[in-house]
Amino acid sequence: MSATIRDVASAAGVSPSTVSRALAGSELVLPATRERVRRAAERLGYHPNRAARGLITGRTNNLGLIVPDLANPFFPGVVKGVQARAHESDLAVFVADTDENVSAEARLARSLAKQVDGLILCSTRLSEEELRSLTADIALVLMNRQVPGISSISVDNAGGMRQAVSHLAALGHRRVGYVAGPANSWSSSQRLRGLRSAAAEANVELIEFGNFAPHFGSGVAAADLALAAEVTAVMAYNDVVALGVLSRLSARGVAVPDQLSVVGCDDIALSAMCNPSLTTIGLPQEHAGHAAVDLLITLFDESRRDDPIDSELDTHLTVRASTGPAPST
Amino acid sequence: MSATIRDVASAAGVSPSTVSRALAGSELVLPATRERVRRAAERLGYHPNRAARGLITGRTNNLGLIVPDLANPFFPGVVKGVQARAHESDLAVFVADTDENVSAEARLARSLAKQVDGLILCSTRLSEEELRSLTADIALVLMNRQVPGISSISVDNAGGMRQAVSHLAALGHRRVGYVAGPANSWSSSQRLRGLRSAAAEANVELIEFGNFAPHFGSGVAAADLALAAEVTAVMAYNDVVALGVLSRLSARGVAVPDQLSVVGCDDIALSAMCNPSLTTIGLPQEHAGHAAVDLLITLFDESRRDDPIDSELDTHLTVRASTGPAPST
DNA sequence: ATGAAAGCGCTAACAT
DNA sequence: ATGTTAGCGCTTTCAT
Repeated sequence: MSATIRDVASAAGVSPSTVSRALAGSELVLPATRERVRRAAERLGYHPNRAARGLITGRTNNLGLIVPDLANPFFPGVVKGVQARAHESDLAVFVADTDENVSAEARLARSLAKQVDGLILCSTRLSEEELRSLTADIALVLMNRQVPGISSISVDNAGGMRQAVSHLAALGHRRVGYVAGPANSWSSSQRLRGLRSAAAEANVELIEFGNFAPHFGSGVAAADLALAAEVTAVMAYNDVVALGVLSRLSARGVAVPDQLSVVGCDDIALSAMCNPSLTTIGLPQEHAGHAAVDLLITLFDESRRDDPIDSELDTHLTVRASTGPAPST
Repeated sequence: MSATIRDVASAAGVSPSTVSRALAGSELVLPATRERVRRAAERLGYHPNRAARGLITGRTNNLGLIVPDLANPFFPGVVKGVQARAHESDLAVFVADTDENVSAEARLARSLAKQVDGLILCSTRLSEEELRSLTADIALVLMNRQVPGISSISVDNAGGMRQAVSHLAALGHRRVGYVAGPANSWSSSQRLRGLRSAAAEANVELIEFGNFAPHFGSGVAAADLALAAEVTAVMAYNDVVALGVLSRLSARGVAVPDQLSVVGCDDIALSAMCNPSLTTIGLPQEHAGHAAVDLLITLFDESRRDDPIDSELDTHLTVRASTGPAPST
């Protein structure tokens, strides 16, 4: 149906190899010939069959992106970033959502690995073993996770936590609750570590709740715990959870931030849109996506895979309406 | 690097074609042989190269999904649905986000068309002409858009509008504002039509604002218009816009729903999470995704493409905290 | 500077 | 029931 390289060749009166060279911009072809070929290709609406090319070059020009849950607005942000950058490099992107299911993730990763040049795994929960076995087969970039020997893009979780704690401390909060994320999540444990040390330094008492799944309902449940624990501020593993906290507090008639301050993490677009708007630790979602693609592209050069790069992006606290001075008791 | 069919063939002591047949589950191969082949394949970790297979079968087992903006939570819902169903049928999904940009959409559609068996275009703004030229090349399913001759999945926009208007009328609202979506959007015009006829029937006066881009900021701006127009309820083109309305009303100290009721459309997860929660017309996002994949799969059978199917899904009003009785004047 | 030939990994006739 | 052959569309030696 679609025109093949041979059609173009005969239309231009040259051989298929010349067409291939001309279209690849090879110097070895006469400018006049190249132009003739280009025009023939144009006229026939010819576009090389990527699968056929991949068969011989060993490159698909596709990349895979696996995320835990597109329903958490953090991930669409990443997807947008990955995509935008990938398309610039003429790479198409397979996207897969694991529904937070580890075995689904393993299956998807294995199956995608066969049809892409590289894979970006977002907040993966796969075991280090599995990850290492994947790297043997394919270029791999981890996002929000670090594993020795595998390249990654992560964010400065600890720094973000530190900023949030300083903010709360400055507002006079001395007793702060934390709604922890999933126990087996790398970012969750990173955040917890950063938080503990920041709290200790700032002389803030930290009350931990959880672990919780990274869902709205978790925040709803955690809000009651926070209230019972008589903290003056609550930090949550992520914005979706923080939104749950906010919702429950409102339902229970607790004024935010007058009675209780709330801090989220991720800075999803929604944080600015809800009421009260949410103070949150901003992670550069799209930028992280860009960075992941850039990193992946360097890994296409197999020789560079031996020396993994772990790159860490900055986080910034964005203060909004959900935090205020600690209530005087 | 990866094992090929020949490796399996020699390991199992048969020819490549037998391996191909055995793995395809052909009846023409001795059960014993099949088992031997299966085990050899297993042992070598063999998985057929899909690109090579596609080259000969003419099927890629990939499908493409193009959405306007993943930052609008409606679309991730669709993506999840599409993906889930596609994976069941062993199809991988390319996802592309056009950033609401028509020329980007055309480019992406053309470029994806070459590496997939079918394309799902979500809320596309492409011209009918372009769409028809695409259908010539590839199986196409439209979502939230109907074009004669092309299969589509859409929702009962008019029915949803009718439910919302009845709801408001029952609450005593007689003067209702509508924040219209983009002028060139099919669903926007559908919703407007449905709304007008429902309002007329229910004897509700309709004040139209817009057109507006489907963004949060549009709602912010429209809220002021609604206030100036002295309506008692505002309906918005979609939830993201409605959230903007809510936000601005809160900033201006207008109580929802006591002074003004607000209704959105889409039922994105956020609608239930914000404060006050949003009454909205629910569209079945994931279900629509499933339906689109199912429809696309029937179109893989080329003979069925002559007789396009337009399937319409139901919508349901979900009443939440943002609507209440009309204030007595 | 260009063409001819080989081959990527696979499946589908066509043998046997 | 299995093997042999050819060829999908392309790139890449190797010739010339």
